[in-house]
Amino acid sequence: MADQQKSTQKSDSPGDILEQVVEVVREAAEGIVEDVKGVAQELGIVPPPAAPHAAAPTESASVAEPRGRAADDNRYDPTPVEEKWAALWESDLTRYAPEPPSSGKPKYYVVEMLPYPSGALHMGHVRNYAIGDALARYMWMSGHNVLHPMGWDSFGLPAENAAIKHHRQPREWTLGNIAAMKAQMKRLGFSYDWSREIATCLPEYYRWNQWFFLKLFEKGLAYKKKSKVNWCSDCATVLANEQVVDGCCWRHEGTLVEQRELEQWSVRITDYSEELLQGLDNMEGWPEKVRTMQRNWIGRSEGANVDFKLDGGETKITVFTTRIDTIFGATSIQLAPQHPLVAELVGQDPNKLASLEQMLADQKKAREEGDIGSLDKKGFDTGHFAINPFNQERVPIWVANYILMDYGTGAIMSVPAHDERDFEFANKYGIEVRIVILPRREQEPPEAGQPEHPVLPFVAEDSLLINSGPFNGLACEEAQKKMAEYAEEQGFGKATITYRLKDWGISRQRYWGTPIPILYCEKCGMVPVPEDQLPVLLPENVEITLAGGSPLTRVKEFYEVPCPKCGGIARRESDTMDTFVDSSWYFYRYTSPIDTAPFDSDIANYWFPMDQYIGGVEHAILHLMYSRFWTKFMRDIGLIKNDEPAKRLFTQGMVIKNGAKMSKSLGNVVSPDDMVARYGADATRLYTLFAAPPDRDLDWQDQGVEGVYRFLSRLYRFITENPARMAAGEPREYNVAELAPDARKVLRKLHQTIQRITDDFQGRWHFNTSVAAMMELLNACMVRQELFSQNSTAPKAFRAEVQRKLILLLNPFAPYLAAELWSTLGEDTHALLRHPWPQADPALAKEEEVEIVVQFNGKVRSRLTVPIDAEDDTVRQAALNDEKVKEALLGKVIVKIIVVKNKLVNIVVRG
RNA sequence: GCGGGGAUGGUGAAAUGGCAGACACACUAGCCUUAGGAGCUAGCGCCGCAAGGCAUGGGGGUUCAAGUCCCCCUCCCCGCACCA
Repeated sequence: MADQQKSTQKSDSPGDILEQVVEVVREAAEGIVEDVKGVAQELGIVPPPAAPHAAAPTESASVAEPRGRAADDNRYDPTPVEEKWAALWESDLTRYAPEPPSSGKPKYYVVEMLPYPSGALHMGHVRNYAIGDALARYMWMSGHNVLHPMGWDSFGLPAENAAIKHHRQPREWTLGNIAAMKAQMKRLGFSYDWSREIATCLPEYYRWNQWFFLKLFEKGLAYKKKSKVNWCSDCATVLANEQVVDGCCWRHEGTLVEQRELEQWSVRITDYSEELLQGLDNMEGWPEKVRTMQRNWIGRSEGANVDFKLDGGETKITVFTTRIDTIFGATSIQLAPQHPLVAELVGQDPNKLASLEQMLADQKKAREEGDIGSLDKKGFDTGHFAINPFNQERVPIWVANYILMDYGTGAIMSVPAHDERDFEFANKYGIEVRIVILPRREQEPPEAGQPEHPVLPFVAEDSLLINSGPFNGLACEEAQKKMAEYAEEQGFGKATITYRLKDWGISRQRYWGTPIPILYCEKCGMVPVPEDQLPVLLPENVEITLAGGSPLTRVKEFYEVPCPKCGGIARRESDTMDTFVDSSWYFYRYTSPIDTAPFDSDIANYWFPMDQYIGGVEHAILHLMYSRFWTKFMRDIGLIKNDEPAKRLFTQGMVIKNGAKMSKSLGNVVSPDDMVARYGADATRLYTLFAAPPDRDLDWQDQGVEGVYRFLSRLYRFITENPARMAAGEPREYNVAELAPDARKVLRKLHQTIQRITDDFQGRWHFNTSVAAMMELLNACMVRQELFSQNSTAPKAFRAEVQRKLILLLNPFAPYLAAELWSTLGEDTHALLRHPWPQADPALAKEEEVEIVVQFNGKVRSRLTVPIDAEDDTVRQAALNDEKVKEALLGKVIVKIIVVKNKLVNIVVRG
């Protein structure tokens, strides 16, 4: 199945599909970037320079230069502060480690999809991790035992491209990139437990891919079969789909990519089709969109197989149909051009052979261009006939280009009266159209032989069968059941279910991947590598080239080895595994990266299923389907107990700029390093949360970062200029009733803010409004700055409480500034991570009075201020006594008055 | 064609059926400054001197009240697509 093949041939990973494409394009086009990066890495400059004043503007020319910090410049300079805390946290190795299950705290396992180590983080990563980090920190603060790990999806094509282009070993290139990106992540202050870090390209990880492969092989779930791959004759190798550009090889413009049949390893994911489909119904924590996409991808379709015998022979043609009830209207059989019977039926007829060739070429072209749906329907009559087993009628056998070999049986019965495509085809070639179902209300058959029907009942609701022999008068649904039963009784067919989902082709003819642990012995045939001989190490210092097939076949000491069974001559499987294998189970490994098993089952059972998985929607089908399959397989071999990997899935929107996804070619890339250098990690992260709700696309605006940076500066000033430090033993209690009205207002706003932010975390995750709420709170404090000054009459305990809680609210979003200000208040920053989340007190949050509007027929005419929760009658009277209202009432008749508590009065008037 | 998501000021966006535009950005004016690319103050949907009117892609409807609910339509983005 070519479409499936297309997809499964991808070498992409959940890390980032586009990134790899960008990498390919970038390298093909210039290679300059890599050169620079390479030089930088050779010089040992792994992390990007973090000095704010030295950062050179790149694409972001519209951003102001880093400003000089004159003596009177009281803006917050994040760099020294953030670097100070980053260094401190770096030395605190167990800072983000979870507690043992015996802590008794509810567990919370949150994972952001691991990146491909391309060399540098992009803003999409920053956004993804900012969301996950805010959530992890909130969960810590609300008393959970949090596991928050990170790793690297580090096998894959770009490393080989780098090897070819710059003569660097994939391993060295990859590990260098990991080091650089890890430094970026640390600079951004994400709360990862690095002691659990994994890199899929390391033997301690990929040996378990091999172990799983052996288990799959043992269970018959991994098998070898011929399947189609993209093949470039100039490169003499298989290409990934991303390497196919407009149907040609990306390195040989003008060389058409062929589809070649090769022996490929496949994984029987289809054994789980039904469970994968049905599981979706219960996954309420997953976006409906992702569930729908997976349902469509699995593509379950109920129908029946029916055998048509070749006229004058015993050969059978099995067709798949979902509408067996229309079989009396079948006026031809249509075969896919690739159908195995076609060669025999066509014989040596040169005209037919030519049509067939043309058809195959058209199909291939359309498929490559991705618009197979718009292909003109074409076909030819083979001159042979088949017998309809229901009525013994002879129907002609055609070959048609709209029949797909890889769906159903590659053969259909054509019912032009009740299928649009069949109708279009039949009309073009003058094939009979015979109506066999009619809506119940028009049981008047059209005149026999009538060539054209103005409106065909293609798929009619509530129809009955006609012209269908013994089945006449049955409703369609009933007929489908009865006719399938009849076919089964008579032995020429049966009800069946077809899935669009195909087995997962995992073979890659490439170097930088997990070697498949299989040997081919001259005597014993196919031999799995014994478990105790794992890992099959990927050889190093291999010359990478795309010419002449897999590089591994040229490494003698790898390729030619003795057979583990007989000691005779054997050669190794030279294919490596699809990188989607790596990412199908990595989140289990985080829970216990041990060296005696893929993971410790007891520990995995404590943490799984993941409470929250976060990543891009581009992985909705492949990665998320494969990892669901892997989970079910691991459950079936007794490794784990859960049926699904993640309770909740969140797919964040893309980061775009000027209406398009950031890309080098469009020149609209904003580098996280530049932003961190100019505004700090806190501001960069905060902006990704503030600019849009996390599920929507984020339109990057450089000036927007400036805005959140100003907020952080104001907050920094607010606290550092008048910190309300409580000395040890100083009472933290104060009497709310004695607060001045202004202080009372601040306290009210504080509790309203706590409520709003808590609601956002627990509900819809609109962190943009959480940040806005913090800004409002700070504004409310700053317009009453005298309350917080050194000679304020407000109780110090009150001031300290407001400042502390403001910082606690900030902590999930801007951890560096939170730590800095927390220490300014003399508090213990080590405890900040697990400091209890502030609780909103509804009584303190409640307003004392509200402004309500008075409407006339829904139009605002006046406003009045009344005590909160005032009785409707009181409010009605107050409204009617209002001068403006009295004036507006002149000459009008009141029809009725609606009072909405604490909101409005609507006076319905006439005249 | 099918499925999903969108459309609100100059911009990003707020809004349990109840004052549309919170919070920011940009802009304008002023203050402070040797300076301003810092900070502070004020203004800022559109029309209008004002009173007021008009405004949430377009058109209908329900309702005392609609960005929000219902029906029809347009456009944009993302999946899937000759699936029998």
